[in-house]
Amino acid sequence: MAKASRPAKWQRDPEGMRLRILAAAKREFSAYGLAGARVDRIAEEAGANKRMLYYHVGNKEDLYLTVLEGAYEDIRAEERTLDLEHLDPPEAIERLITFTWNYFIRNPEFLALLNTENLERAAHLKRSTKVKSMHSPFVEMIRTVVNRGVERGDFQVAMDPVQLYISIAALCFFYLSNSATLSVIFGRNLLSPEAKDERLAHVVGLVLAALTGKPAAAAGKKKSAKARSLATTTA
Amino acid sequence: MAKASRPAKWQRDPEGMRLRILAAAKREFSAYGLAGARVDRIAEEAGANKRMLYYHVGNKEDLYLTVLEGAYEDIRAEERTLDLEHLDPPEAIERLITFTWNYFIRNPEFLALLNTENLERAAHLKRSTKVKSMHSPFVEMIRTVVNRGVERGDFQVAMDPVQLYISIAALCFFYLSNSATLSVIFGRNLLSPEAKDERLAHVVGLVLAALTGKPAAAAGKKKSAKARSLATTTA
DNA sequence: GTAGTATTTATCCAACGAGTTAAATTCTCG
DNA sequence: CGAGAATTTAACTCGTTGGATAAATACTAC
Repeated sequence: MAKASRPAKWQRDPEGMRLRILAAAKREFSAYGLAGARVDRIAEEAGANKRMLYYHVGNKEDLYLTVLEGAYEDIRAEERTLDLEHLDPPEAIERLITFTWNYFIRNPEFLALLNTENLERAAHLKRSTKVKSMHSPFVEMIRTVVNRGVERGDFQVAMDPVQLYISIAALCFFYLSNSATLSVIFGRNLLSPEAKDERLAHVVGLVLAALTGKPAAAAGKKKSAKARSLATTTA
Repeated sequence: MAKASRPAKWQRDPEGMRLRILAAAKREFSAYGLAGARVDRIAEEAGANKRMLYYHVGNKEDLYLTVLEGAYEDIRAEERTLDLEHLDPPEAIERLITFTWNYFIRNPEFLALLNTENLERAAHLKRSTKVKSMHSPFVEMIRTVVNRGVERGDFQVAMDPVQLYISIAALCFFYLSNSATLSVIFGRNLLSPEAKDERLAHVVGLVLAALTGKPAAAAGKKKSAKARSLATTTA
């Protein structure tokens, strides 16, 4: 691939180089974990020399932490574009779930990175001042949405926003992150488009039913192609 | 601490040796993942020579798969001791959730192993005929419980048992498996006894509210010491 | 252009880590 | 007891891997 033009042996591009290194590192770390990742492979994937990693980013651990911080930055950035305050509480929750679901689908590396970091007992994250200062806007969003929902009579109870946030993430994350083993256990492909649609509908139904007390679509009625076509638009 | 008696240099114990090796391997793989695990460390932890691993189990991958299969065997065995059919549907669901939650708390290695295997895209699990034949009894249990709940009017809708099973696992698994990173993000210890009690109450409340349509304890009222004291008893 | 700096390449290496070899020790059974 | 099998030990192999060194090449300012 590389740049086709110019007879010159190569061209300088510090910024591009750095970005390609981080992109390659992200792929590598999410595919193999921290211990399984290979510095040489990252260099090759980035179309760079191994020395460049150390020059532009640092050693393997620096590389890893930078990737991890970037992943959190990315999701936080997208989260901020979602303003749920304007919507009816039930719709806001549905939108939140759909966003979370689709974000995880669009960013499987994020799931893998989180799993890897949890295997490390968040040792690196704890040292990152950067990540600790990036608060998710969702907790406060959820708090106001839930409170409004209770006031308006949409919701039965004022669920703790942190618990709700974790639960929504859990219902999406676990299914997608563990789809490989679950697919073996249940003997069916949980990542087929139909299976994914069914899962999203189930999650939305489950959470909304718990909040509103009304059956909603908890049984898992097919939302068919609608949710899928929205996948790219959300965010 | 090894055997204190006998001046003899050592003593033979093939069965014990194999078990110690597998126990050490389980700790090692769940602590470091497949790539991060060190064969030498497993040997040392098992109070054995490295050669013994190859003699009694096989190479690193064999070791890993054996551990993984054992982990599935263990949980399936405990699952079978739980008969939910005799209970009222809502109680059966609560019991199922409490069991799942406590099993994950008592077996953090299981969570780590599953994460590791999913990072491997279930490559090893797919090759295991043993695991594929170990069906969880829960899916059928849930199906009958849910159906009975609907007939009796306890539940609003006949939720798909597989989705419900996955959701219950998700709500417990994600919280515990990701507690390290989540604790950093939220700036509080999610593994404190109070936090754990609160979480279990939330999960029970959420699922039962969705099924029954009644508020239950969805808001997360403290079950205090009761659930905790039951932790060892369950299963 | 040229001196100085930033960026990139080409090698090297010491440590590590999975797996092997061969010998030693203990057990079993006639 | 003694031969043969099972189990355990110690030492070694050999490819891999993170990281380092030093030289080369491109860019910038003058």
